[in-house]
Amino acid sequence: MIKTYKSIRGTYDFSPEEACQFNKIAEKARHIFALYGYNEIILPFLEEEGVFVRSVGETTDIVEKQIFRIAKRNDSDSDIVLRPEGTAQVVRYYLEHALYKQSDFNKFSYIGAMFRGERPQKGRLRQFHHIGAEAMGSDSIFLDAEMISLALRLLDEIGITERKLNVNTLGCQVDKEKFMSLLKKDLSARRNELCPDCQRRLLKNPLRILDCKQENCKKIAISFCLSETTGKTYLCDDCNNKFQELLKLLKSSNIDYVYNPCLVRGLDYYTNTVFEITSTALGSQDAIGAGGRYNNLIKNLGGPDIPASGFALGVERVMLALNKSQAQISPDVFIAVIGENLRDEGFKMLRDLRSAGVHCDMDYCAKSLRGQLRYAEKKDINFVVIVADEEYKQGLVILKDMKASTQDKVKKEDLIEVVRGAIADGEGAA
RNA sequence: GUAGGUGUAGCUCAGUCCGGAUAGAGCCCCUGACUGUGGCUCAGGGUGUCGCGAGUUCAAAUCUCGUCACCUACCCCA
Repeated sequence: MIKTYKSIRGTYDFSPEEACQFNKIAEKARHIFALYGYNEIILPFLEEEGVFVRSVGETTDIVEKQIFRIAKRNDSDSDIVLRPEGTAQVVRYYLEHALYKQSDFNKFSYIGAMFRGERPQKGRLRQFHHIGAEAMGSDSIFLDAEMISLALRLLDEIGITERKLNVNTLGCQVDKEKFMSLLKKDLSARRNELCPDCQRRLLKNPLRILDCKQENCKKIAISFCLSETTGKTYLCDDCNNKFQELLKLLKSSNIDYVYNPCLVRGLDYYTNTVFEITSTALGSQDAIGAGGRYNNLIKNLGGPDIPASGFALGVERVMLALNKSQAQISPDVFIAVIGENLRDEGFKMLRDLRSAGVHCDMDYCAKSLRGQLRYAEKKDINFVVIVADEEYKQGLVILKDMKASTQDKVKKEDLIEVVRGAIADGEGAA
């Protein structure tokens, strides 16, 4: 028995229709990125492990459990991994080429596959795609507002209207640490009321307690957040003022947002503004896009102290939320041939029509005329050129309009012009 | 890593509880009726490791155990 193969767990095959949808999303994203001044870069799938350990955070699951490592070719090789996310990699690129020396402000966008060894479920794959943007060199709230409005604009353009925007601020590094220690102190006292997962988080990553899904933990988290944020006990004046200004700016830009004091991000590098866009069309993996400010990341990866902000959309999640089946792309013209002896004439016509830019195809399976017409019908092809012996002797072919159920005899040499005219008429009518 | 659910034709599924002879349906696809014309109709067209492996039994898709895969949720995150 010969072994048969299946796709690797957590990978996904895009069908022609899905690939078409994917490409349309990418095309729209590129258009909007250009409009907003973000230049696309294409970076490798492979990256040195340290890039992510020192940015995303050693204790995050992404680094601790989900990294795909590539086998070393020899002992002197560094630890190579498949990239689990884009931001840290873009920063590596930015630093390696010392782009801050050429310009004090840089904007980049990227579209590409990311890899995480998670357990697959709805909206969660091991190989998936991010569409992202990063901007380095500004601490302005106008940049944060641009990031948020850019992410929303992309979703608008793609056609996702059912969505919710959550925003919050973690404060600068000092504030964030202060907040975490307050959180730790407060919740340690109520440790027994927390779920086992949260008891673990308390030691490892206390911020994550704030978005636990257990009802009881949620209540505790909310009451803590409200008391801390209303009292502003952790946020310094500068961070607080900036965040209030950002909210005002969002409001004046007519962006609907929900201020969610419990919103945190799982990656260590985030500071200050964080945001997340969710869709109810998904399952429990409902974030279709997220991002925020990462003012310490560039410094932590060995660069100068430069502030930055960014976000990413999950393409597969966006496609799930869109839930729109994409029509197949069908040719405009099909060439049906009666009898094998005219097949090479049909093939020549096919070539000439294609040279003239007409989207067309023919039968490769020696089907009967009936079979060929059935095929054209199934593929939703509007025009069929029938090459038949009797007419061909007189220098004619039959052009059949499948929608109108009419047909005319056309001179061979006029075929291209007539076909073009017919297609143009069809498009005009539609 | 944890929990629950599901694995039967290319697809969607019935049959499993309560074991019984060649394992079914719909969809899709192909052929023909129509020797040169699609859609409608009708008639044909299936060698399916019943996920895999053991066990129980005269007999297993059906019962037991193991195992693998997928789905959903936890977790994590886009």
